[in-house]
Amino acid sequence: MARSDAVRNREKVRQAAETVLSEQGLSARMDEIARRAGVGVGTVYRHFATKEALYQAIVTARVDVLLAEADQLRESGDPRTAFFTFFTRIVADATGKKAYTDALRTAGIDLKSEQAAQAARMRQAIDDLLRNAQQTAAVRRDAALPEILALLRGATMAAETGDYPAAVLDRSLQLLLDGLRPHADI
Amino acid sequence: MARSDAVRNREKVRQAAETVLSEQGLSARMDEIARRAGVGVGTVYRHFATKEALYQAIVTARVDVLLAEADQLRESGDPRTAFFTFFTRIVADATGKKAYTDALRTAGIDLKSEQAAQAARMRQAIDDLLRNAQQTAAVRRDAALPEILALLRGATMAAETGDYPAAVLDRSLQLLLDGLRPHADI
Amino acid sequence: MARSDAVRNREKVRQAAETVLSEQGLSARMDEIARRAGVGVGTVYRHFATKEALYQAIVTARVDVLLAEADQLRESGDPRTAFFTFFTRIVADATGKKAYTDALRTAGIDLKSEQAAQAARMRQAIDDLLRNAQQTAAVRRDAALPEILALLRGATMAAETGDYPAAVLDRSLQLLLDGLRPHADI
Amino acid sequence: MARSDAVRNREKVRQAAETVLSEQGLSARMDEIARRAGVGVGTVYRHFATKEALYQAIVTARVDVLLAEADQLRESGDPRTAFFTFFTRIVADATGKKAYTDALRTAGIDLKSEQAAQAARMRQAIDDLLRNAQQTAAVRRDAALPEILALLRGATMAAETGDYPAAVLDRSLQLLLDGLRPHADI
DNA sequence: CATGAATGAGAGTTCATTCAT
DNA sequence: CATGAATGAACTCTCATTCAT
Repeated sequence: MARSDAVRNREKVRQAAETVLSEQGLSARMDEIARRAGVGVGTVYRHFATKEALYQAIVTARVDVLLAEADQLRESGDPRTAFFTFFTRIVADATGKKAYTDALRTAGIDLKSEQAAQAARMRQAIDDLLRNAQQTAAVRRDAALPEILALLRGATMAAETGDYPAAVLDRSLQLLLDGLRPHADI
Repeated sequence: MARSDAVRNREKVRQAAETVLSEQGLSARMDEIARRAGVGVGTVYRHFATKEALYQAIVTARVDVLLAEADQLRESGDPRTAFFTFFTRIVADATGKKAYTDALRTAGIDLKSEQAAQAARMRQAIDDLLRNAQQTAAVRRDAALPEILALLRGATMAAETGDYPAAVLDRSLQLLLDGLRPHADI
Repeated sequence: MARSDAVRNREKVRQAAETVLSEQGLSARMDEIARRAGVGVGTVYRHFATKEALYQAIVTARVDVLLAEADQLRESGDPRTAFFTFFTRIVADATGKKAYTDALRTAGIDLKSEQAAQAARMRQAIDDLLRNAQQTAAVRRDAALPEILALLRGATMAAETGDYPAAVLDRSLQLLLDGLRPHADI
Repeated sequence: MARSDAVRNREKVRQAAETVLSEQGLSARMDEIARRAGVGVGTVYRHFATKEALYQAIVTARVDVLLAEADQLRESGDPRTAFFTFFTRIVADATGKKAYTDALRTAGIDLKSEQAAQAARMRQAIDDLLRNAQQTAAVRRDAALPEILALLRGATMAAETGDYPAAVLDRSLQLLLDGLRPHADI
């Protein structure tokens, strides 16, 4: 079988895994992923050594997309919009998708070494957007990266649960982001 | 009658389960819980019919403690302090404890019917504290209960991960709560 | 506690066990038997060393009753009535009672040595009734004890299943017994 | 594709299960069945979803064989031989095989719905043979299907016990069947 | 390189039996 | 002697991973 077939299979598996993990979380079975990809389990294992590796691959792919978006936003001009949009974008991306949180953990700690670089880039991207936003007074200057990451993680995890209607999630995120803007108490 | 022994063992099991679940989350094995409690698995099952029941018992006990604290806080006079302290208290209680989030879910949805009453009480307690705080202008009047619960859930989940140093969690919570206060943009 | 209490307890346990085993068969739990007897499991074990022993005690008691009936029937005069009534009596006694079959096995093989004597008496009782019935030409002379016991066992087991309405069991037993009478083909 | 292997293994499992269930009855352990088949437990479960399903598969297969024999016998000409041979055949098939009775229960009650059709066919087969035999005066006309089934069940259960030598079983069955023939009392 | 059957180490749960109270 | 809590081996079933075809 030609090389291109293998590449195609890898992609089929990745997509199936993304769907299944989104729906069922980490407890999804490998058989189910294979079934949805239309291949045998063996093929899944050919492309991804373990369930963990498959999962990491998905997260990596997702973070790559997010990183690209961060780049675009950073270059789009308005630092305020860039920061808030990215924050919102990440949360929206996770909404209702189980087992996706780790995309953010990736930006934090506990990652496999191969992904250290990507994690650093994510941290850097958020840091850049944050600093730009702070320099234009769009975000409180006393908010440092670590706490912003923690808030982002929490927002993402709440969104993942699937327990909250979109409107509620929106309002809660609005409150959160609004609170990050510089303000004077009334 | 070995009643006192039984009570003691039940408590040993409960504590062991609390510890183990805190450390390992819901995937913790019943054998491990029994081992830590210094009893046989059968004893664990004598006191708690299923793994789920054991878990629910722990969550229920914890939420009861929190509810008592909510009562005290509400009667302690200052609505501002009461609200922010309770929010902080819940998050602090969850910090580093895996599988604890569901205490909050309890206040949301998806609970077993026996715990419906407790869940309702939790919602009510938070609602009371929120309304009081809003009436004294300690919290934005446009923040409704559902979004507050979502924010609380997120903060709790982030705390549970164990991925963030206490200082970072503190600062992130500070930012979040500060943002809930009424304010004018600068 | 006085001796009489112990005796009373033993009897309570025996009766509870008889009921429970009749209803649920050998898979009945010891806890359930104790509960129905109104005692603790420990008490059940004080009187009967194992579940098997308890079961054997019940069977033994039942067979004793049946043996007494066999005596009465043998002395009641009519050999024909005696044989058919006893056969019917045994089957009726087992109807719908799970795990009772072994009363008959007792008359066959595989019994614990303590019950060998009782088993022998049962065989003897049936043999006596059979011979008497054969001597008065109430039963075919070519039917020997072993095959009669096998037929009795089968009839009893079918009755125990609880799968057949009383009327059906009656008719089947009627056919069986009728077939045991001396007859000429038509 | 290891299809042929799978088929072979399924058959190995089925045979091992048949053997083990014959020897030990329904209480046989799945581990033991796997061991005898020379496969892992997982393989047993791959082919048969539950212990119950495995058991049902065996019974179903056996009843299918019996049904085929019933067909042959019905078409073989002599109604008398057909009926008595089939009755004998069923009992012989069960002799010494624990947990086989349910093949007959299948013809009665309490069956899983998927086997309703097979059960009905078994009833029908026996009914056909019975009616044919009755029309040629080989069997008493007052013996209806339900009681015949009850007698068959009892004979089968007695045979299953393994408590009776073949000669005894033979004679008991001879007595039973002989009694089913039309006759005049002497 | 793909397949999916096979593996087997657990995981939760049950229950006859023991023994501290 | 009675109690019932404790025990832990057994049992069924699951699923990530391996490997023969």
